[in-house]
Amino acid sequence: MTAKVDHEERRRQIAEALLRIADTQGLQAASMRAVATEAGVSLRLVQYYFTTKEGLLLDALARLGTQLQARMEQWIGPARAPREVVTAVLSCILPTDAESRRITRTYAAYYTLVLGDPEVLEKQAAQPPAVLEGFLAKQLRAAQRAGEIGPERDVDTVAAGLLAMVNGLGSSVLGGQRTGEQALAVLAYHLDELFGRPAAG
Amino acid sequence: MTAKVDHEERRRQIAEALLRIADTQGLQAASMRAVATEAGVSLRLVQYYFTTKEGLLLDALARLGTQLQARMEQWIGPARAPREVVTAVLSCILPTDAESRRITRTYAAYYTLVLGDPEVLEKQAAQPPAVLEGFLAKQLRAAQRAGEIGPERDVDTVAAGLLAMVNGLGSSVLGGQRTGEQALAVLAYHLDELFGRPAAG
DNA sequence: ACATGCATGATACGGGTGTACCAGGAGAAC
DNA sequence: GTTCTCCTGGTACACCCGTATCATGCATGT
Repeated sequence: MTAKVDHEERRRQIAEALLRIADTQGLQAASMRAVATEAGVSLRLVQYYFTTKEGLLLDALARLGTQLQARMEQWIGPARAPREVVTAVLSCILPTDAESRRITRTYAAYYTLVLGDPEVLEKQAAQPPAVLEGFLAKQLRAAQRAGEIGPERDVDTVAAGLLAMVNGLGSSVLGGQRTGEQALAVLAYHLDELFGRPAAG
Repeated sequence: MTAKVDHEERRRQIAEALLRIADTQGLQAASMRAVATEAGVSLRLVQYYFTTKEGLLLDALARLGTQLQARMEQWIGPARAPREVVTAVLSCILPTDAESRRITRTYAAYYTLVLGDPEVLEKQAAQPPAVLEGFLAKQLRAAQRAGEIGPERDVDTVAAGLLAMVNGLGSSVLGGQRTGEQALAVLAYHLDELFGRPAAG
């Protein structure tokens, strides 16, 4: 009937312009007009497809989450052994390459925004860490059953600690105190400590 | 000669108003006018004591750093044993009580700001983590010499990992995914893992 | 007593913000 | 061919921002 243009495609185009600005200049620079210019459309169009700015912000955040999830699945790839999966998941969060730097920076830009608004974005943003932590714990438990991890370890606490550490490492990389490779090395060290150091050296 | 009023005291009063707003509503809400109102002075006075907004931002950030350092020294207190010192330093960063929540939230508010400006604030803000990490590593090395930590551990990497983990745990507490007590428990678990579990318990 | 200079108040200016409004073009339905 | 709905452009409004300007106390040095 209608649909002279592809709505979803337009929304994607605009939302990704927002994410691009949030990445390079921070969210506070992502005004409606700036997004419109970046996307190559008129201000009116941004208003049309996302009535309000909050709507645009939320939609873009959801897309960012999807991108991160896609990246994680790609990094896991055909890895089956729990240690490989855990390593892949944690490594792909660290800002080591261009895409992960982009994703991490953009998430960081959203972070302070969420702290300001108490609960508006909370449902949308607070879930991923929790499910990710559960996923990690599940993998660690499997490794523990397989004897790769000592039975005395509390895998839930370990999972929480690892995820928090990777999060903190990412912040330090973004802050310029460390390179991505150094952060990766810190992570690898602690994984070795947990799973046992690989024989080959 | 001059000094009808105490300049430093006025500056402190205004800067702390800024920090209060940054804590409760985020830095983006800390306009010159809002700070003036919060401090109970006129907009002109804020301009007078801090010519530019950037000056105010930097001064307040420096004061925040001083506050954190004072808190750390207080938490360390008479503790002498390296394990006690390390535990105190790391615990007092976590947002567990009102003051640490305030400090952590405010630092988080500054964080995204620093990401936007590439190097303006970098000298002012990027130092504390590095020196803190060095201090932790020194304490860990002492513990290692005393036999409390296995000689195979790389204390520099461990220090980096611990600090990053505490940082990440703090973020998760601020994000509402965890309580301060839970974060503290995760930290305590990993310290036990490192130093060996205490006999009593 | 008077002039000097610090401290403060009120207000103006230019610009950027999110949102609202009005108008017009284009294709489908009848 | 007319009408109607979807889509798009231009622009205006009200507000808030950081900063600058003008004017005025008011205490002190001499």
